[in-house]
Amino acid sequence: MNTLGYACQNTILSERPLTERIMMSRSCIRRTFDTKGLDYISQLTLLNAQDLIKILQWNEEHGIKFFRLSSDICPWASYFDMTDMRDYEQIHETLRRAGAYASAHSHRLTSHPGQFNVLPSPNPNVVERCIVDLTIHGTIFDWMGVSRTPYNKINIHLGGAYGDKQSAMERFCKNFERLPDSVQTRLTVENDDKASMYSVQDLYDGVYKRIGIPIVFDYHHHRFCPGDLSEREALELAMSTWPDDIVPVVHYSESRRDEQNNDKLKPQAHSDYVYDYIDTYGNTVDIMIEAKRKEQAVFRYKEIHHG
DNA sequence: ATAGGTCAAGCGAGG
DNA sequence: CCTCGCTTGACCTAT
Repeated sequence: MNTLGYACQNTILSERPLTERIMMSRSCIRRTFDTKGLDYISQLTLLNAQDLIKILQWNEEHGIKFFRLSSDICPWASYFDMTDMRDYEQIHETLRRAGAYASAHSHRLTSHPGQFNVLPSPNPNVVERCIVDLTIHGTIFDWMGVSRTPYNKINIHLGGAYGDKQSAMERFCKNFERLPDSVQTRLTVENDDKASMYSVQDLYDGVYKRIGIPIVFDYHHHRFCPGDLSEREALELAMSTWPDDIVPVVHYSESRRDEQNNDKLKPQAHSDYVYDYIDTYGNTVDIMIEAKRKEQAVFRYKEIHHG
């Protein structure tokens, strides 16, 4: 059986009453950041880091060993130096303990920085902010002491095509060289969910062949942007880009439109649960389930398919 | 405690 | 031009 994981948030723990709530994505809006300042961010970050350990413990108790970190552990981090937070020492130590717990119990931790990270952008400011944000992800993984390999991936989309994918991929590969080692060693790219964007084959030819970083295969996205490859071919081409000693990650989700039987919903929107059998064609992969009901979707999948 | 409006960032699709 | 959808909705104010 392939390992199943979920992303960022645990519905059971985050839907508890406020005082008992456990979540790692406490954030705030700009206005609050401006009025309450860095000390408030520091408090939120410490709570998020402490809750990360609780979530990992919960995962261990429930047989889940694959989890994606929220990118909101430290809100607004691109606007200051994380070491300037009042609770920095305690935050760093808490994250170190979270990473040690994950390592001790063989939990795989990954990340997926937001859609605003567009490394091939023609706008230098966008590229600058992207480098800053990715670096934060690399730094947090370093603090946690997890591997500088795609086992602990920092996964992104290219984010823009600008009507010329080839040029955009060249800029991506060029800007990749500007990333710190903490990011370069962990970075992966994912196929897109629009026909005009990047298929697995595009990423293989335009990114993997040039800079050698692995491709994360997303089953759902592939339906919208298959190129000339079947599902199996795309999966196996993506798998071939991973180092031999690291199990590749794939993403799996289903369409909310089908689940809710509502034509008004976009087909790309994610369902609450996933129902179909995930065919890996006999390959071993770690499967990140992207569904609104998070860990409950993992449990239900295992029930349906006797995983 | 909850309902409803609001909220940093990029991009492309659809209306 | 506007809204949605994406990586993970969560925050904030009024009631």
